Amino acid sequence: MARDDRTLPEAHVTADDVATAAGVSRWTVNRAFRKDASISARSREKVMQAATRLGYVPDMRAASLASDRSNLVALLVDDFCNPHKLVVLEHLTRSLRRAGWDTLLVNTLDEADAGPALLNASQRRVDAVILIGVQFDDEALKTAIAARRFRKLIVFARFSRNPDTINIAVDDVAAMTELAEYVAARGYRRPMFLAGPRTSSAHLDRKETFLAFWQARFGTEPPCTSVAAYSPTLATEAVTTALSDRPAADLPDVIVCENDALAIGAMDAIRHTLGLRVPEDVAVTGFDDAPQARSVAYRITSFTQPVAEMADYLVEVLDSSEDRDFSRLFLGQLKPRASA
Amino acid sequence: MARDDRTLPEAHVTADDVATAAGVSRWTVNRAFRKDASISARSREKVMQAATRLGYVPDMRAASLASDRSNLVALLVDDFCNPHKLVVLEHLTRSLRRAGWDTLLVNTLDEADAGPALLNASQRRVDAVILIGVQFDDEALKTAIAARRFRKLIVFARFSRNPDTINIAVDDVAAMTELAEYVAARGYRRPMFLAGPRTSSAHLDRKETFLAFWQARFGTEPPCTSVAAYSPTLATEAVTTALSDRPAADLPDVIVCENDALAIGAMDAIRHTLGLRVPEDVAVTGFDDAPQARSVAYRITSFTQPVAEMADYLVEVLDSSEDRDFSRLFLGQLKPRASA
DNA sequence: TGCCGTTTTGCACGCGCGTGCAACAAGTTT
DNA sequence: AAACTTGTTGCACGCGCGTGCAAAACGGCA
Repeated sequence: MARDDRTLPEAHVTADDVATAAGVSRWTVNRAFRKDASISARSREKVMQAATRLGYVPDMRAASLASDRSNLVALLVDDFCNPHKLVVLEHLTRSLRRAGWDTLLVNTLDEADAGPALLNASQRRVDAVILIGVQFDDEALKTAIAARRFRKLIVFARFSRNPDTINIAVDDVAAMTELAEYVAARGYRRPMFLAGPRTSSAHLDRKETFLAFWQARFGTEPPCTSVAAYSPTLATEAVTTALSDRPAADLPDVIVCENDALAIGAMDAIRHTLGLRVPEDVAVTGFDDAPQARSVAYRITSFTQPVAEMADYLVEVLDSSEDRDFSRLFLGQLKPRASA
Repeated sequence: MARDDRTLPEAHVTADDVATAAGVSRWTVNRAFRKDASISARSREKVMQAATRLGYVPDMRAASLASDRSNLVALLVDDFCNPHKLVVLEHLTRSLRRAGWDTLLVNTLDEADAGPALLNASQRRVDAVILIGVQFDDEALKTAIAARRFRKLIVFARFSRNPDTINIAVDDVAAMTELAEYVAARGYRRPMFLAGPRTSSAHLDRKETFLAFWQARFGTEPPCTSVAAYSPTLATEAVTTALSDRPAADLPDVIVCENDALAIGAMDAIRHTLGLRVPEDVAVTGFDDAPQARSVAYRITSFTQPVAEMADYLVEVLDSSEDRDFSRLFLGQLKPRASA
């Protein structure tokens, strides 16, 4: 690391140093760094000059300690297989940062780690926790909520029935109904549903909606397969296992997948391990409109989530000091493509 | 949010509360929460019981403020297109969290944002900054280093010639030489190189190495194309543009890509927009051994980076208090697959 | 029991900033 | 020009914990 000890910035420049340099009091210095402070343009200018000259930036730890607002949110993630997660991360961190929020990325290491991860976040006194994942068991959430450990607990892009939680997600029922209508309208009659892990707290209603729709429309219950994670690889294995050695007449004519991660894996299985064609032999639908789903290699019929809009709304929720239920469902858009 | 005001945990349980509840002093309480503290098993037990009963966890802000160690690192990321980044994020956050480090995920919004992002991190008084991306211009780094704003500045999975920076990466020269040897040994003679964005600070030596190798071996300079980001979509477009309308004899026989993100896009272009076969018409190689590259749909000849190992080493570096150059190059492994 | 060496515990002080209010300066009205 | 309003600045105190040291408790041995 830098070793020339003659340089000026003595690592820890405090507001006091800037104050004496600018000929004002320490409080004026800190005021200069807050946008809503009552300070004259002239002294702010003086302060800012001295600050940049000395290389001073206010210490958020101390600010947070004194004000009891950390401007920090924790993002708990447990699912790094799903490529769509990268899109979500990008949008969230972008919107948050633009609005002045910092993001703590917490990897929920395994199922037993949800509680410790939550505790970890609370040690940093984050202003809110955002859950983006599947394996948050209700117990851990309940204790966290009961202990009033977080001001806001947000479940993003999934749905939680927990009343103490703020849900920001796409309306799965509306979305999946539209998608099911599409599948039916295209003449598919032997669907198979490919689902991800089943969880209690952070849920998706896609499977239930599709099955209910099909039951109501055609009076039959489509077969389902599920995998332990939203991983294309696992999906490939699952579909291969489920469909190999079946006579063509016995194959589903469409695989409806809970999201694109699974749809990608399913298509890989159909095309590369089963040697069939999409959509001629078996069609596929997904959800999320992930970048890969849009690529020329897949062209998956999918459903967009307005992630950018959802992320902006999340920031609104964070900035608001009202005490009401901020939960909100968004509407996505069906994206018909070549896969179905 | 929870509204039943009769519950006990009054949001802010402090060590003093626990102290009176446990019948010890506040200092004993805080000692109980540090693993290397001198405290009797009995009083730690007492403290811990009282703490869990009251729902107390130490406040890291205050701890950090007093001790001048935040146990926080900032992860600056500017490239969310490359699916491999998710793998890197998973390994880093996992290793860091296991070792007790928290991670600040900072989205470097655009090229001009590198400086502000660095400042942002320094306001949180992070113990180290980890750079995972491309567009960190040298100026921003230089000022940050000059201001001694960070104890450690780590460039992960890329190489920086800046002497004040700790580089943890794969030995690109060794790796690309091995890959080039492989390509040559397989009989390819008309390679094209597909590169990502060129940057000054956080660099990759893959292109230079490949070109130098080919020059030395065959005396010719292979053509190059480059794209503005490690995005499969951009790679597809670039390859399509570069190769369409070419007679078959004029096509490259292999496209050597700087990483798998580009290789995936290249394969998509070859197969789906140019209507050719991989590897029969044009072969492809990648780098990173991303999950998709391993999938049955691609089977890309690639090169692993020992990301888990690199992440663990990173933690070692963070934990060390020595003051030396921790830079280290790792060796990866060639993964020959069907694409070349 | 009494003495000594070894844990274990308690404490004053400071980390850097925000809060709320009081003091002050500048600008406005009659 | 005096009284007032508005805008600006200074300050005591506290946020919750770590540091280093001094006081107290403990355990073993004679």
